[in-house]
Amino acid sequence: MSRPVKVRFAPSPTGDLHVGNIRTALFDWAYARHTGGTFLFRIEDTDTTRVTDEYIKAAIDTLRWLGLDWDEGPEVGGDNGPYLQSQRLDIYTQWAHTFIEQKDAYYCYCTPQELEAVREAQRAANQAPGYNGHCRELSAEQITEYKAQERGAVVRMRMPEGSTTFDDLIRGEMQFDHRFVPDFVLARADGSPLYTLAVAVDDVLMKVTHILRGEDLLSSTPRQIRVYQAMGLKEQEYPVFAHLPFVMGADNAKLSKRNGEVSIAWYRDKGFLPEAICNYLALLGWSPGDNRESVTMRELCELFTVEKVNSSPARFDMKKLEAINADKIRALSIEDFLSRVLPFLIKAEVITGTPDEIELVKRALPIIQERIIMLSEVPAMLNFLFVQELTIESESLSKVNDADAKVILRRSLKELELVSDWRHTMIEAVLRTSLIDEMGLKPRVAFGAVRIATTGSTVSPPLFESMELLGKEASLARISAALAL
RNA sequence: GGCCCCGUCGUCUAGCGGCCUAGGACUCUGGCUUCUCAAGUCAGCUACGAGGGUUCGAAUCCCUUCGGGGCUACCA
Repeated sequence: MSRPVKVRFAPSPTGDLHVGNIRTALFDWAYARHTGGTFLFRIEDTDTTRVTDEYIKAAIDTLRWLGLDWDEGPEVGGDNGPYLQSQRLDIYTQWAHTFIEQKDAYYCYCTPQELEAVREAQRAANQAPGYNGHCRELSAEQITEYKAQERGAVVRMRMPEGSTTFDDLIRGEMQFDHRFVPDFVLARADGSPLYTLAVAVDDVLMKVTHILRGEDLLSSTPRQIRVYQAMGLKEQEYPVFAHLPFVMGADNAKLSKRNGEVSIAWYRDKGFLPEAICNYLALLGWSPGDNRESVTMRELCELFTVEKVNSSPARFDMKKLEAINADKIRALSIEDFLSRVLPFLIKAEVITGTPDEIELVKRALPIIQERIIMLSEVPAMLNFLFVQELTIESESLSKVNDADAKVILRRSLKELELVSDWRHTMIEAVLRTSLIDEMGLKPRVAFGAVRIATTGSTVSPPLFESMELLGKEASLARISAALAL
């Protein structure tokens, strides 16, 4: 097996790419990069009723955003294109014909109703459900009769007796008895190809060597191998399979809207960093082996091997994703942090994006960097720096307009007016001396009142730094305003 | 129902016959620190699904059982 590695990620974009898809894409990508092979991206849009252009576009965007760059595929091209199956229909049709000619496949005239009736009977008789081979050996007369009845004909693959054995990189040797792999449909009555045909043909034609995909496809593997055989491949030319375990939702089964969001777009909007998502997902079903939890994309490429992928399913844990995201945010340089956070501030209309605003945001970032889990929290946290009229949150109102608070604020105002060098160290020194040392107040109480007056909330970034950023004029004005309540 | 996959703390995992009185991370609980919130730091809770074997010795190997999941389409 010295052929160069080529791994493919081939989603069927029937919606936004979700967590499970991305975990697969990440492993595909990491394996390709680890081996120095090729990463191929293909769109499986043979189900025209469910796949839309929008979803295809979204899939491409998502992969790009995550940094999972592909060597062959949509937009980048390659020698084995096109990479949208909807543009390869002729190829599949040709192969379907070839299979018919070779007698590997045959036309099946059974109607959906008839097939359903058969399945029903099988269920009732407690038999393995599946096509009964009705049209396997039709006589010329029968065919003419069916045609006369204007029945449609699907192309069905003939499964020979025996079994299919292959070596799954994650699960070991797999064997499927053909008694439980019925003849399957390759092309619809209208001639359009089905997944079973298109995947196999494309993997062969695109020279894919390794197929890492969800374990839901495990039992369809014998069918794919059957197509390889019909295409004339030798066993050593088959791609190698590795079926990845599922990513499941918090409680029960598969990940769904109910237990944690599935759409990667949602995580992006929430302000999860792509590298955090990848880091977290990498740990779902795979482990670097040592105790490290923080993995960069580069390290992932270096360390990732399929053999180390677990065979058991993993539950998606939002809390851990959040913890990793918070870590990654803390590790960001201020410049990087700034560029990532600006879109959130502008979208939330906290700022419009003027150079002055950006400069102030940049100065404020260090004091909020370790206080957020997601970028989407930033607008609410920095809003107080940019509003003209500060509104004090209702729950905190009572704490600034009572008599004790007034005393604190009056004193603070008086002392702060004298501060000429408006830096947080000076502000703190002045306030500490007057409120804590001289008035004997508890820091919590004294600074609490000032905090509410200047930031509008009992929870804020560090007080003195916040006041420095706000500026002397605005700070004093806000204290005065609170006094007037 | 049939076929197939899977089973270590609440969660993700390390473990691949003795190094395991089972390690790490997240979560949770309590303490310290502290201008709020965080961060940091210390401590604690909690696991080999069950039952049989094999072996001097089993989380690690085998069998059974129970539990979870997938497939069973003219979806992918």
